[in-house]
Amino acid sequence: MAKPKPSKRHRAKDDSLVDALAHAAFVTMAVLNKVGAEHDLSLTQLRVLGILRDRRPRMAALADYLGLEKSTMSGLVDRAEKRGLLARAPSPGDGRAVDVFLTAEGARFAERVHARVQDALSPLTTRLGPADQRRLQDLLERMLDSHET
Amino acid sequence: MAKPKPSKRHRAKDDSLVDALAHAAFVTMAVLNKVGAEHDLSLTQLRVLGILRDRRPRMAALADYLGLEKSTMSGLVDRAEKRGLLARAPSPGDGRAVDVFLTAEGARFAERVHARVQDALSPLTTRLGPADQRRLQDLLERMLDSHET
DNA sequence: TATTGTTATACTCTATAACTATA
DNA sequence: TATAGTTATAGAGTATAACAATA
Repeated sequence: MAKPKPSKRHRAKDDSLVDALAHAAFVTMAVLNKVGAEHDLSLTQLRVLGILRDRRPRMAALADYLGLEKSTMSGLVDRAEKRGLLARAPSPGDGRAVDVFLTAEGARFAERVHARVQDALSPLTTRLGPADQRRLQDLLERMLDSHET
Repeated sequence: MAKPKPSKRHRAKDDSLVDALAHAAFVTMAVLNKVGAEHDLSLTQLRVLGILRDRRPRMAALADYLGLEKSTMSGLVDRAEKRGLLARAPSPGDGRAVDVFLTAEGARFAERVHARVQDALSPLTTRLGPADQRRLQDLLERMLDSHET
């Protein structure tokens, strides 16, 4: 009973907000993917760097945040560590835990990449006028608000 | 000199439109990924099915559309074909080309998955009121407009 | 010669399962 | 016993390079 059925949707290409949202997500991801590739980073590695810009989580917290298994996390951190972008250290409070953080080089690299992401994404957003940009940001933030991820 | 520096951005979590956009993209992708996983589909396979819902492209066109190498496309199509979701057929006009299309089963499956995507994404969008939903859709569409991808 | 697609190869990403060390 | 992390293994996704068939 509850759900008011979508009635007769005529199945155009992008006829709903969720389709527009999915489309926007794919386009955005394509850009992020490209920027990542320019720096030899997968989307996941890009994200790891972004997270580590202002955090120093344990392996488990990082895996949780990314929605990945801890074993997957080990591999990701291994490879990035091998490149000198981040490092591991025993966690102070817990003898089992391992903290992850950017190296000095990794931090510089992460800032460079972040700047490139901004630049690469801006052609998209600047298609809108300043007022619309504010509106869009506001709507997106309200939509994501309290959707902790 | 050139770039008007962002002045004193205090580096909050999401303080710019591009960050909000990237965040929205990651959240959306996480949902799509989850729906895909429920059906044993990667994000890419999910997308392939979505594209094939109303198209019958050649391998090369499909690869182009997804931004992948043709060899990658071969593997993706191989696996989906093995599952009976899609099929290949020689392209009428060109003896070298191969058309790809959904099987009857694949088409049913694709519709089911699409419905699930709508459902899974709607909790996000319905956080906004109806008027805001229309505004957001409009802004996204205008942003993506003429950005063929 | 150029284009379409496949195959071979290699590496990253990912999960599951088994393991070690600490709590 | 339960938790944090690593290692081993296997499969999907991806690109590059070499190839066959057609244009």
